[in-house]
Amino acid sequence: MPYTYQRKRMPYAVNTMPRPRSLTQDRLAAAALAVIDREGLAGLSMRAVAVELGISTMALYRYVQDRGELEALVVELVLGSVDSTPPPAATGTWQARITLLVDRLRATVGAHPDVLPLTFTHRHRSPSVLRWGETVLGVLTEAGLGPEERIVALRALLAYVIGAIQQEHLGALSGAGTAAIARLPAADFPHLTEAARGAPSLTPDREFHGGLALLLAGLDR
Amino acid sequence: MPYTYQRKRMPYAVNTMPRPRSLTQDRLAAAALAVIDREGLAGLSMRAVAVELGISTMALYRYVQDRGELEALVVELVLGSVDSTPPPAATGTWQARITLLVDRLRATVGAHPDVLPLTFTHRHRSPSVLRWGETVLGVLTEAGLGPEERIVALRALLAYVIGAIQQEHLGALSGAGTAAIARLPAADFPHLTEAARGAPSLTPDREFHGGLALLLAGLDR
DNA sequence: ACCTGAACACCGTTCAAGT
DNA sequence: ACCTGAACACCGTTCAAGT
Repeated sequence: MPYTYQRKRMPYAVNTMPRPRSLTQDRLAAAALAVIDREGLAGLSMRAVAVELGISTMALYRYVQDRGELEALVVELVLGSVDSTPPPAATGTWQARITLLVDRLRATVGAHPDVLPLTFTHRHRSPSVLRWGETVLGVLTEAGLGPEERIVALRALLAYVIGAIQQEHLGALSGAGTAAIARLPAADFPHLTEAARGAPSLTPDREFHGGLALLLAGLDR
Repeated sequence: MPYTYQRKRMPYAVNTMPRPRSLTQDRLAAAALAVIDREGLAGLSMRAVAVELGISTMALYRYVQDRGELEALVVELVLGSVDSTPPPAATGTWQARITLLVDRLRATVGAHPDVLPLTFTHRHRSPSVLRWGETVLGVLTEAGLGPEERIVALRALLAYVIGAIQQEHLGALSGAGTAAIARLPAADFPHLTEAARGAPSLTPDREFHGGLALLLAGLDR
């Protein structure tokens, strides 16, 4: 049954008629993202977003059912900017086109790394990611992959991108973790210590594209 | 300067001498894991762990600096059971040996899927994962990969495993997300809807190994 | 030294009231 | 209809006190 507006008798002044909503879900999401970008994910709270908007905390619940829905809005605000238009054929091989699409997703998430943990839980409902997946599947189909092969490839690409972005922002190869590994006892960890000493020269970009190239090479045989 | 035990004058009965610690970090971790397994990650709190152990909340801070350290202990308790012994040569090709190692890691995490979000932040300090990485690097070296190639391969394998495990437990192909995708307008999402209809027949195991095989095939050329 | 309980500064959310 | 403020049931953690 559709919602019907129920006009009630007003016991108070006429100029206090039902006010129009003063906000939108978009403005909530933008305010929440501003809080996250400024104070980190730990700084996100209903109260902080309310202050950011200059309204009471409880007013947020007019626009959103609970904190989870607000988080989903933030995720969609961030992921929504991903460009899903199919790369032109002039881009080169289908591998080059997939790489371009993957790079766009990586750049989109990389623009707001603090939001990353929220995307784990809310990614699946994002229309933008669905559109992105549709475009990727299109390229894979053109490339001649079979129906099941395509699904495996899309899921593998997503798994790799998710994991790689996470490693990049939570445990970069050039970060403190690698330095700690280099200081491990070489007798117990001969390969790891040797690898850690060479790792800092490997840029995040080359690391990311190196792994992606492996996946694409595997698809090509 | 090393800590020195400072004996103080006791204004009270003699039998109330400094008590030995009644717990260990291991028991804290086990209690926290029990809470998580029973009530989910959201049920984890310092108070809940204290109740589990039958002590006061603040007693936990004798064993752990803060909640973050407790979380790290849980992660290590879970990841610590991963088997890092090098697979025997009889296992077959080096790809088969890597697959076995990756499967062990997947099984270890899969035994306590609710802990997954904690591993994102605390994985890097885990000695068990370091040992696992050392073994993987050993196999890759035997396989004839060059120094930089090995690092890229290890990081790509980790990225894939992290992302795939996450997809498996937070958005399985057979789950509600896929059903929702199947109901999208076919005109806008022709490839995705067609893929979603075929997806449920793809088991998590075949999906996981299919993607892994792509990565390993890419390494073999 | 080890453990406890009260208290503080936070949360998300319910509820009744204000216009 | 839209918004507010008090209140409730939680958090993690500090602190002073108890044995």
